[in-house]
Order: sequence, then C-alpha cells, then structure tokens
Amino acid sequence: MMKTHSIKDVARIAKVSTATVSRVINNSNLVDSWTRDRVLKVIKKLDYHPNLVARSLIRGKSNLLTLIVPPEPNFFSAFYFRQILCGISHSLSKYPYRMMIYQPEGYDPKLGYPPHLDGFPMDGIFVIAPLLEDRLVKHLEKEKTPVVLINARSHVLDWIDLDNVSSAREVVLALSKMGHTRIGFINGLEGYNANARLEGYKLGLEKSGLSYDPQLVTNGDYSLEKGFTAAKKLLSHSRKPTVIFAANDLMAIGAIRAAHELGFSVPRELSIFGFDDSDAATLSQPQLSTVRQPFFEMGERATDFLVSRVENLKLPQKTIELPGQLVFRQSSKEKGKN
Amino acid sequence: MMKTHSIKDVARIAKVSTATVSRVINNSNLVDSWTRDRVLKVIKKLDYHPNLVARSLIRGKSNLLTLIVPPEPNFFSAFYFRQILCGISHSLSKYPYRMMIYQPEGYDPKLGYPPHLDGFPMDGIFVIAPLLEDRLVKHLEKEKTPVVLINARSHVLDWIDLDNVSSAREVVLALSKMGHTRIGFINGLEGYNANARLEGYKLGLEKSGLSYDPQLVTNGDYSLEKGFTAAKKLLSHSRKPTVIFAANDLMAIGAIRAAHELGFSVPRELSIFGFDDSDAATLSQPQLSTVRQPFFEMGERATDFLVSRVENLKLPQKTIELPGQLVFRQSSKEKGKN
DNA sequence: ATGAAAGCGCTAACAC
DNA sequence: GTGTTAGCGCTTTCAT
Repeated sequence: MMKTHSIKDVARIAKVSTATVSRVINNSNLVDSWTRDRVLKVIKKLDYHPNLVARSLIRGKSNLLTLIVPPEPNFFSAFYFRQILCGISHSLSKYPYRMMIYQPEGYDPKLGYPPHLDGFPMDGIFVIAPLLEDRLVKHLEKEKTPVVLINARSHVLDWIDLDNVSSAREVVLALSKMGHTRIGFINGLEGYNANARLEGYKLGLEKSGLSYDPQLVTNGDYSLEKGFTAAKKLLSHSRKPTVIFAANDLMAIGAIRAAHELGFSVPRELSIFGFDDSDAATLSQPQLSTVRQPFFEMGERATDFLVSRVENLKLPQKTIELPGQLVFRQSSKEKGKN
Repeated sequence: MMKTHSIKDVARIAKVSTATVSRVINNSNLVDSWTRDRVLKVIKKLDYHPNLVARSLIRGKSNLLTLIVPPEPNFFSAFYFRQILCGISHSLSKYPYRMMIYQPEGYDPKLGYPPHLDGFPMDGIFVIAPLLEDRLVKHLEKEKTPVVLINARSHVLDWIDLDNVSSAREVVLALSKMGHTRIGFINGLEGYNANARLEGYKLGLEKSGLSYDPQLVTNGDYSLEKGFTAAKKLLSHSRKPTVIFAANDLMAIGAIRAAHELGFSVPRELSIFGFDDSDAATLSQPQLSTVRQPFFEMGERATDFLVSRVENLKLPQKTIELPGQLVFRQSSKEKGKN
C-alpha cells in the first residue's frame, strides 16, 4: 500500500464534489452522463483506484473471506484441501471478494477463535472440516460471521458434503453387478464419514441381495499401513473376499501391497476399490478404481454459498450433498474374467 | 465484520481519552501504569479488539501479503506450491501479517497486474515463479510494492531459489562414487532450471573425472510420458547408461516404466535418480531416489524476507540459494552390487 | 502522563 | 443532478 491519488484529487481536477466522484465509481445513475464522462476521464488520467480500506471502514465490510486451516503443518498438502482451494479460487473470480488463508497455531478456548481471528477483518469463513476440531465448529455456530462448512455438517451452519452413504452403496452395487458376492470392506476411523460409508456398504449389499458378513468387514484408520494389515486379515479367512473396498485410497493401496505379498494378483484374483480418487490412485500399480469426491465443485459451491450469505445474512440454512463419481481403473474387474 | 465496541467506548468507560487507549493498545510507555491497568480492565470487560481496518487506513498499511498464483486452474495442486504454502503459513505465524491468495483469471497487459491487483490492499507480494509469466516479473520489478520471488531470480527483487547447479552436481558425484561411469541425463524444459541442472550434471562429471557423452543426454519436458520415451531412447544405444538421472521425478518415473518395459530390473540393472522429491517419489515402485527441494524452508525464508522488507523498504536486495538434499531410496544402488 | 483535535479516504444522508 | 457535511475507528501531532 502506498500513497496514491484520492477521491479528492479527482474531485478537484474534475471540478465536482467528492460525492459525485463517489457516485461515478459506484455506478450510481444519479449523475449526469456528461459529468460522468469528465470524471471518468480524470480517473483514467490519474490512474485513480478507490482505496478499499477506506471503503471497508465506512461500509463495515471488507470483502475478505477467510479459509481456516487446521493447525497441522502439512494440511495444505492434503489432496482434498488443494482441490477445494482450486474450486474456491475459481469461483471467487466471479465475485469482488478475496480469500485469506489463516492457519491458527492452535486453539485457545479462553481466547476463542472467531470472529476475531486475531482481529483481521473478514466477512465470511470457509471451514474445511475433515480434520477439524469439533469445538471450533461449535464455537462458530454461535458466532455471527457467516460460515460455510466443507465436508462436514451442522444443524445451523451452511454446509456442503459428499453423499457418503449413496456413494459407498453405488460401489457395492457396481461390484455386485460385476459378479462379486464376497465384498470385503475396510472401514475408516470412527466418525461420521466412516459410519456413513459403512452404512452405504450395508445398503449396497442389501439392495444386491447379498447378506452382511461381519468376517468381511474390518476397521482401519485411513493409513496405508493399516490397509495393509486389514487386508491381510480379510484374506486370511477361509471364505476370502473377491474384492476389497477400502474407505480411502491409501488403505486400498495398502491392500494391494498385502495382496501382492500374499501372492494374489490384482485384479485377476482380487479386485480392490478405493475411495477419494487421490493422487495416489493413479500412481499406484495397478491404478486404483475409486470414488471421486467432487472437491473442486465443493469449493465452488461453498464460495457461492458463502458470498450469497455474506450479502444476505437472513438466508435460511443451505446444505447440499454432492454425489461421488465411480472411477474404474485397473484394480478392479468383473469376477472370473481375465 | 460486525458492530463491536470502539476505542471510544473504552475511553468513555475508563474515563480517559481515546489517545490514551490508543497508547495502551500500542504498548506505548508514555502511559501511567495505573491508568494502563484501568484501561486494560475495561478492554477485557468489553472484549474490545481494535478495528484493523481503521488502523490500516490511518497507517497506510494493511498487514496483508498476497500470494500470486498463476491462472492455471490446478496450480494449487502442484506439490511445490503446497509445500511452499506450508512454509509461508508456518513462518507467518510469527508475524502480525496474513496471507491472501490471489489467482488472476489472466494477465491483461493494458490493465496491468500490480500494484493494485484489483485494488485490494496489500503490503507485499509472494510470487511463485516456476510457471509464472516473465512479463509479470518484469512488471513487478517496476512497482513499489515489495515482492519476493520464490524459485526464480531477478536482478532487482528479492528471491529465494534452489542451488540447481550444485544439487545436480552432487547427484552425479554421488552416482559416480557408487561406481557408475555411464550416467544418463534427461533434461527439463528449456529455461533457467534446465540449464542449471545440465550444468551441474556436467560439473559433476568433470569433478568425477568422467567425460561428457552427448549420447547420454536427452531432452525432456518434465512429463512422465516424455521421461518414458527419453529413457527408451537412452537405453537403445549400444553403450547404455547404468543409471538415468532425470531433471524431475515424473520423468524419472517414466524412465522406470520404460526400463521395466524393456526388461531392465530397477535398480539391479539400472538405477534411476529423480529431482524434486514429489509425492510421486514415494508412491512409485520402486521408490525413487531423488533431490529434495527445501520448499518448506523456501516458504519460510520468503516470508521472513518479505516481512522485513515491508517493514523497511530501504533494505538492499536479498537473495539466497538453498542447497537441495539427496534422498536415497530404492531406485538407485551401487553399480554391480546386489 | 494525558487530552483535544485533525485527518486517513471514503460513503451516505440531507439539502438544494 | 450535485454539493455539503458528518463520521466510520483509529493514530498522532501538539498542547498542557
């Protein structure tokens, strides 16, 4: 920020009042077209740009949105984070808003997080929730600054989330249609997502006329290592699965490694299905079939939600579940085919 | 941003002037400790926080730094981008500054980019340069807003970059020490980096007493596909390399695939060395030996550079070359060993 | 050590 | 249509 021309300079040179200049730069129609032209000419000549700080001060609105990032140092690397970021950034170009990124060092219940977040001005807040602390969400629900939750839910705040249940169900349905009858499942960490995906798994079985077999289901923690051991466990039973569906890609890749170590060929003898369509999905050998979460679109929609709420605080709560998309790659195939 | 208490409320209740309150919140020592206590008490009681917008207006300083992101929609996914972002965010927590992310839709030479960048206030600019347009850098060199270049260089602006030459040289040196005498090189896209890495490659050969053989060097474009074809070409010669050093990881992975397709076992018959230590490096099979760019540290240093320049515009140009770190994984081994 | 007052650049009544 | 003016919340001389 440096010294530039102000509205006064323009007014003086154009021989009008600052009010008129203000009207011009705000496209008010209460200004004669001849006057407007004169003012615009001066504005151009001076290369005048309105000082948005002054505007923020008087309007009580900064046009800044904050994306809160959990204190984990490598959160920016998370695949979903960057996709969402892309979506936000893309959608934001439609609006006169900018995004600030704020990663608190930690949460201090005394000091509280929002709405001050160190006092920096902001009109609205994006929260990416997968790794987020519940208490922050609780806190945000009480604040007046508009918030949109991405990949999480609330009874109060706007949110955007994957339809985990139907996505998992669709996978099982597809697998069943491919001839698989023994479908293993490696669940994620305890929490909403894991519950929903497991529920979808069960619904898929039901819809396919398959019965639920506890021996085919095991717990994971979203890590590659756990996927590895979980798959080994699943494959050690007498009536082995012909396909393993993992609640995320990393565990699916762990499962592939386990299969290889046990001498199973993927996908000839064992199919593997992941969840998330992370980078790892195409880097793995064989490339992973998986569920693509529409993170980019989530970011876009979140932006639309947030901007519209900032501009109209009275809106009713908006929520949306987006469907996942099944991506078939090399790690899955019809049962018995070659 | 919503209606909160102002400095006037505090002043009124504490029975002092606003000037005194201002002194208190700015830690001026020109205030009696008894008065200070009284004021602080009121501040706490009212949960008063200074309005940073008003402060920005009067100080002509927003404490906002902008990270410019090239118009490519998926730039946020680039692995160096997120590492750098982590570094910036981490270092930023030491300072009373925040980061805005701004991805222009495109560059308009007429309108110009900075310093206005749509007029949003900012005290300084981070530019991540690998994919960045030269004309933006040229433009920035003429502006008064402080800029720090990350992964690029300038004769005017502050910058932070990898020491590409010495990093590539170290790889060749290490490879040579491991017994390799025929070291293939897949170069990157024309540009500073590629030149520097090729130069480092040559220096490494020289220092190792190896002679430069044009047959061992071929051009790439940083893509996996190109790495694949380039490696095939290198391996088709009569006097094949025993190790291929690629100017980035993706090409190195392409080289691994080529080797496999041609029936070479990696690393038994052919070693592969990458550059960047991207995600792909650990996801590939075998895991890739590579050069780790200190992106996180670059982000940190860039932040330190930028903040200190914002706070003292008169500083002389600051530049720094950071050394890469060799990471030995499964894709390389000593020649002839098993 | 403290206060009064001007003013940062802009917008929005309100008057004409 | 256009101008006058008050004031957003803060900092900072300049007095005292």
